[in-house]
Amino acid sequence: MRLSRYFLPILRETPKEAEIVSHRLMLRAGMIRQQSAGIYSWLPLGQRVLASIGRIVREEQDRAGAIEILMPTIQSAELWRESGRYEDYGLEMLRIEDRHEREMLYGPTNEEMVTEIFRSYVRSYRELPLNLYHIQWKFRDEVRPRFGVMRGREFLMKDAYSFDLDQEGARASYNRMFVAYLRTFDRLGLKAIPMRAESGPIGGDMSHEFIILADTGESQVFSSRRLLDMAVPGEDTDFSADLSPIVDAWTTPYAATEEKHDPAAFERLPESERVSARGIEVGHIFYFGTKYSEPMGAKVAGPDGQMRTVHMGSYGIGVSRLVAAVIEASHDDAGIIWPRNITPFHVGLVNLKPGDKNTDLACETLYARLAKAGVEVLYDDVEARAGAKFATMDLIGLPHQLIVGPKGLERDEVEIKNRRDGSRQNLSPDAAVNWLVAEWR
RNA sequence: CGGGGCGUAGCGCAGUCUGGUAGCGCACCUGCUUUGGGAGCAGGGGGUCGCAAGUUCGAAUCUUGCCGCCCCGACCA
Repeated sequence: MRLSRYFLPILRETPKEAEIVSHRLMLRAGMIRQQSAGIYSWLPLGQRVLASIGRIVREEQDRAGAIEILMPTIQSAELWRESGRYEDYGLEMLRIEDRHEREMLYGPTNEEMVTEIFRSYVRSYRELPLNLYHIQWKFRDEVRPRFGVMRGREFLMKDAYSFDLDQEGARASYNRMFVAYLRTFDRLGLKAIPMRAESGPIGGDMSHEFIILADTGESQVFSSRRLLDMAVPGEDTDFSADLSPIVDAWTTPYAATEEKHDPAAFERLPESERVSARGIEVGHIFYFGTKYSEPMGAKVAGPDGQMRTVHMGSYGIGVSRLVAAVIEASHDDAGIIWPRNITPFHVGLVNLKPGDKNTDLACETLYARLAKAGVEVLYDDVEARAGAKFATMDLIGLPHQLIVGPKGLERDEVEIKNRRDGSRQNLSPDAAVNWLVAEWR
């Protein structure tokens, strides 16, 4: 992509409403535009990151056996009356009336709707386990939206819903999502720690929040250091096998948010193993048994021919929130530092002197060769001063900058700068292409 | 929803107290010079001063009402 043809509205100054670093950087890097309190447009750079995160979430959901669907944003109030939540949900639910004065709502979540789908079609335990998910915009009319997309009113969320014959089956479904989450956050370049969470009316131990550590996190968390160094289950994980050993390993070391914190237990950890930090919740999984299937009549025939109410769980990942969470966890004074799997472009190609024949030719050649090799390049071909170009590249945080100017070219050299550690290497243009292609293949 | 604050050009702000017909920096456009870490000079474009009513010869400025946005708290993916 040529910068001269792209839409990247960089702000040099920080809009005053932005309080936390991710919000500031997202506005400055031209990723989002606020349209109303807690409601944002996603501009090209932001949209690319959002799409990348969605892709990784999808791949890991699919790998774990969940099946993608797409449910609407607007729902009928009737469904929610069945579960009793239409009255319970309160002012956070955005209620709408259509032209026929039918009561509608902008969905804050989809348990009722997915249960309606399930009960309409599934009759037998033989069709279980079933896990349906979608990635869709949700709306919760927060009293006070803040921190940009970290806590907006409209947000993109992956929510999965599992259906099993009994609690034992539900536990296996829960474990599959647990492992999928470990893998998802790892691929996003994040250290996510599963922490025991409030489990609602059902009780038990099947509710975890996945928390990433970031200085600007919203809540205080306490954890064993061991969880930070634990190996994440690999791509070859067999999701049809019993995953409880993995889940057990990840839930044994101490980890709790402030609400569930047990200071005494935490103190028993060796001093060097205690981590007390700020955290951001990026995922939440829980089992809720028959809370919706019972009132809504989601039943299947068991092996004995008797009808049984299915056991359900739901599993959320805040996709749009993750964009901000990643930035909170990965930035410096100059700007964003994208993890390689979700970066909007792989390489920023900087032409230091557009209009100079040699420099233009060298850049065009590099751009074409990298594109041909499948490396995604944002080519800064606009006329601006070197300093401004460097500042922009650092701000938008692409992992590698390929810097090309007349001085270097005289020595047949271009420069590759690593955004994360600031290291630089001077290479011939050929060697630079080879190096970047090897890096991004 | 309680408490606090802010709406003046795309962004950051001054002007409001004490009414006189709108300004600064950045960004944008033109030209010249400059050119490896946010250049300089000169010229230029852009604003129903959040909206509405009122007071006044005259309102960004005073009065009233409304709307929007932000921060702290309670609440939450």
